[in-house]
Amino acid sequence: MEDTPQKTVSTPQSATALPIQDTIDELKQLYPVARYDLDFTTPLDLLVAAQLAAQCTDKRVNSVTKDLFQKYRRAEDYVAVPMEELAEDVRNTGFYRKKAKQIQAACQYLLLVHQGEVPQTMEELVKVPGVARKTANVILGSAFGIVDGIIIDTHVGRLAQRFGWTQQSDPVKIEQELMRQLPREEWLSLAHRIIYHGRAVCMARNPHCEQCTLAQQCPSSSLHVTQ
DNA sequence: CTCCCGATAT
DNA sequence: ATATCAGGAG
Repeated sequence: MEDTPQKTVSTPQSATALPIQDTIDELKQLYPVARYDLDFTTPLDLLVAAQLAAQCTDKRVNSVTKDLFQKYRRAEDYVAVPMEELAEDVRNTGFYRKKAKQIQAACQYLLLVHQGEVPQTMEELVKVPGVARKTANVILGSAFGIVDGIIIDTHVGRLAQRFGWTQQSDPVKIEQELMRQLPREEWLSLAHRIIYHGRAVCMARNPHCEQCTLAQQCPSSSLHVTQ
């Protein structure tokens, strides 16, 4: 009886999950254009941008890569400079030493195994240092037009849980569950739209349920607080 | 699980 | 002040 009303929406309050097809339709109306917001021209650009995007907004990544991609055009260029120099060039994306090392390790690997090219399969991509399934899905989908999985980043994971689509927290398990529930032609665009919604409305700390058009159906919405 | 790490929102 | 940000490795 001394139940303090749940402020957090990290856990669904009702048992009914938000129907996936309804959500897809609603998100299509909300965000007609679904695309990735990282700037790039080559697959290598996107690989580097995606690695820089760890714990960093796309906006800041783009501000860094604007100059970066003019200075470094091929895998050879990234390994030709001292790590400290590359670290300085990516500094304000955070984690800059680790990212510099990771980018050089990735380029070293690409030169050794793939003649400096970015491979076009999930199997090969996840062998590249610093590339796991999330980054691989981004590269495959946006650079090569290949859809082999679903991008599970912090937004997709969080919203999938709030929508009641999954109880899992491991991104690989969330991806498997969503792949089972969604037609393949929706995989790429839905992830992009969920990311838009996660950034603009259903934010990690302060979800704006009152301005969310999915709130009525959403099991985690703070609007239908069950006394 | 921890670490990497600066910029920004709250 | 501090939580969070289009993660991944050890």
